[in-house]
Amino acid sequence: MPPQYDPSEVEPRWAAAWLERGIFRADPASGKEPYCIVIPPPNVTGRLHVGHALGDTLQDLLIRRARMQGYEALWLPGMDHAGIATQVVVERELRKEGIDRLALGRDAFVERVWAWKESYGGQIVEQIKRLGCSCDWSRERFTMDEGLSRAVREAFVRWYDAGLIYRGERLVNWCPTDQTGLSDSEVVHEDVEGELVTFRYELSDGSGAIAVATTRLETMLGDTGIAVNPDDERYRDLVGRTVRHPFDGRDIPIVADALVDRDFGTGAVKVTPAHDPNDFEIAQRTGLPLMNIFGPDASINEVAAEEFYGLNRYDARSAVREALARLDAIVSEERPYLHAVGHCYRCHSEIEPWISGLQWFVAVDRLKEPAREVALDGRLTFWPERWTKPYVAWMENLRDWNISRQLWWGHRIPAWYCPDGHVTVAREDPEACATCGSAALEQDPDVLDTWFSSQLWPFSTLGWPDDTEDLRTFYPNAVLVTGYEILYLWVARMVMSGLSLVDDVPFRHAVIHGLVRDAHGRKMSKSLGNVIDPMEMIDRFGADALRFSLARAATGGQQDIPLSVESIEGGRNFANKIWNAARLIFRAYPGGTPELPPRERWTLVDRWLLARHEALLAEVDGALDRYLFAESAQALYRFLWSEFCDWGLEMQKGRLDGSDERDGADAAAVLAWVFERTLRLLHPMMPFITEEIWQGFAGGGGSIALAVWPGRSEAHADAEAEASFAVLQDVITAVRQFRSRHRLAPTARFEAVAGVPAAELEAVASLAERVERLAGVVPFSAVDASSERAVGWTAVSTSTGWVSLPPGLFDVDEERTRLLRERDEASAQLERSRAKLANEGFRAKAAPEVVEQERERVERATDRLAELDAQLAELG
RNA sequence: GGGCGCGUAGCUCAGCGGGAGAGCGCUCGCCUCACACGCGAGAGGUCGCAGGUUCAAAACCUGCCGCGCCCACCA
Repeated sequence: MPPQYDPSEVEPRWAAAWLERGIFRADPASGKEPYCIVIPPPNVTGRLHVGHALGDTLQDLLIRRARMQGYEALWLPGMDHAGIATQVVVERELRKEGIDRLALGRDAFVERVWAWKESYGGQIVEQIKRLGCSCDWSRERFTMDEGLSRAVREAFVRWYDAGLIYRGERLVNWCPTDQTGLSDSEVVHEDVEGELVTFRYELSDGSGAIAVATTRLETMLGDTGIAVNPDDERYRDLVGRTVRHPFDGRDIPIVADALVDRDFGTGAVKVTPAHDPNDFEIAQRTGLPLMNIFGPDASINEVAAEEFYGLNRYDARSAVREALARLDAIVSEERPYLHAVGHCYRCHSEIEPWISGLQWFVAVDRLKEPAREVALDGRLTFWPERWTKPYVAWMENLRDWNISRQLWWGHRIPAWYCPDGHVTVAREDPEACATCGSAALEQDPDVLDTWFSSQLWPFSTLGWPDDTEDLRTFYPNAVLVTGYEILYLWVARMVMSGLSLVDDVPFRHAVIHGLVRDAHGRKMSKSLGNVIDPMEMIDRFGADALRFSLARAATGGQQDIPLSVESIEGGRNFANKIWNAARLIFRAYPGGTPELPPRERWTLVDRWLLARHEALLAEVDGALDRYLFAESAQALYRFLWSEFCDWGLEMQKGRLDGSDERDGADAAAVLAWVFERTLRLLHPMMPFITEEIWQGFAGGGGSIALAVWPGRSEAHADAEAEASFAVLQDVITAVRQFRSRHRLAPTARFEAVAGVPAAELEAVASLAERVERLAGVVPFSAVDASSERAVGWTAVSTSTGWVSLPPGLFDVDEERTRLLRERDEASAQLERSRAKLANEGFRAKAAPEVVEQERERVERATDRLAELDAQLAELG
């Protein structure tokens, strides 16, 4: 074993070996309790970014642990066809070849997308493997594959038959750049600096005017009404009359509607039913006509007044303002006026509320209530719990969901139309119209929103709608791990569809993690230059290092997760530390499955190691059961580095090198036993290095991935050993501090006598050789702390006694100054504790053990004060 | 307009009723026979501010101040 761990040699080897051996293949017939996670399918166009790396690390951690715990663990991988994203990528490719999508035609285009998918798509799969993820690749799925396409049709038809899917001409969120409708969740609202313009409409009969305010002046070209609040006295007389449109001379009516806020602006609002959701509603109630003045690219069409034809929305806005100014119709302009504007989640264009012909919708009324309930009655729980509330609130306010997209890449809507306008919705492509039998059918040109197929993911991947063994075994999934950014887009919809179509929650626990940000909490972006590429990090530091640093950063408390190259470097250092601990152990340990020596041969160090390891087990399990990844990482790090290596290995070394062969073998066996079990605990987080080292403990092959998760053993808890060990640590640390304080060379050797509690004398004496070595004191001896100290020597305190050192080693004045400072601290402590005990309320109301603790403090502080006085006297 | 989260060491964060912790950074000393990707020792914090509850508050309550995020049809 070389002194430096080389992940680039180890990791690819194991990644390949695991797959070759097929050890992550799940067997629904095993009879074991199932534990299933389906991966949030990355886009087929995607490459692994740190967000994936985080989510995949956490999932792998859970699935590997479950597998070791004896569950039939299935981590089902796959990819999403990602409608718009993929279509855009392929369109760009075509454009490079000078080919236009429309000229190519639909079928040829879709073929090209498939071809692209086969050759370039799915790079991310290889990257996920490189991360060490223990997915069952034999079950890999794609949202557009045959089975999932069948699931999509089944879901569509069932919901259609149940009246949960309908077609209607509604206002949709239209992206003029991507030229498709979007669901509400795909619209990102952002505050934009606009202006609020108030202008006048003249009454048709010339008897006056009414003023209205708007941030979207150009839409006045499509105004078909003015609305006022029915209770607004100011305008009561105007309701029913008309105003004249200044540009095309139309007369448009003034109507009353309760939606209008009397206190906003002038209390009168222009109504553009075809381009504003509120106005659309008002028009529905009051019978105002729709007037669509935009084309699909949001430029003014010929429906509007002639002088504005062809202008884009923004130019039209200025043009209308100028035209109104010329008519002297502008009352006021307020700017900048901050207001929220919807943007496309993909291309960031401003969304246009637009009537784009007939669109398909999911009626959510009957879906959302069950989905809300399961979060309240505990059938579905969120981790951390605080996500429950936003989820429930979102469900309550959910509105019908537009599922048709005007794209070519995706699941085509399974609806066909005959020349008479009958609609046939079917699982299989129909030969004839279901209503009139006409064979002249045309399929709806639109495709489904990709979230429509991904909402089925937790069960469609398991074989639904067939009643497969996988589905029966692995549904509901145990847990879903994903980022909060798709809580509504994806998580909420899976719950609705799972409950509706499979009659159960899709997963029992939803673990919601934050966004990975840079070291200072800023979003990673190309323009900031702070993007961390996980593949580069794997190349430089290893996948284990990346995984560990991600897990350690994934705290439950804060919303987002800061990541720095330095922290990944820290993960690498940790791996190296573990590697070297293994090197040391295997110098003394012959290999094979470790077995503890009989209890009567356990030394103090053995007992301490076993007790500390026992505590670690409880910590790791306690943390992981609550999805506190950072806490478990921290516990493992602290144990391995600060306890096992710093003290366990150092204290055990004497026995390993000692003359007693059997004792040496015992020491090695205990180290090996504890280390091997710790490797198992660490394996889900750092699979590669633990596997590589663990081979030394495996009697002939096998994989740590299939080893048993360590169980608790109360027999190893040992408070007595921990107390004795603490005395030793204190003695050694006291001498080290003394040495450092007085700048004594690390190589300088001097005598030392430790005063320890009588009960610990034997324990300390048994490890005198180690104290000599670790503290650099020769010879070292221990006496009862109440013993007289050698005249002329001086002492330093430990928490349970003292260490006495020969004269002439150090600067007396400096030591005195230090002692005086410590004396001040001790007496202040004594004062505080005494005051507390003097407080009647404290003695009466505080818990008895707390009072007792305070009494002990007084005792200790008193002793310490006496000890310090003695030491000061010794100094002279 | 509603909601959520966060202000603790120089930085990033744990702690969430009984005497403040970690990693990184910093200082000092060490190539000590597993590891310099390391070892040993340190410095550094009126726990955002103000009230309140309590014998006891970094933690619980209220109000401010400051940051971040989500939701929302005031044109």
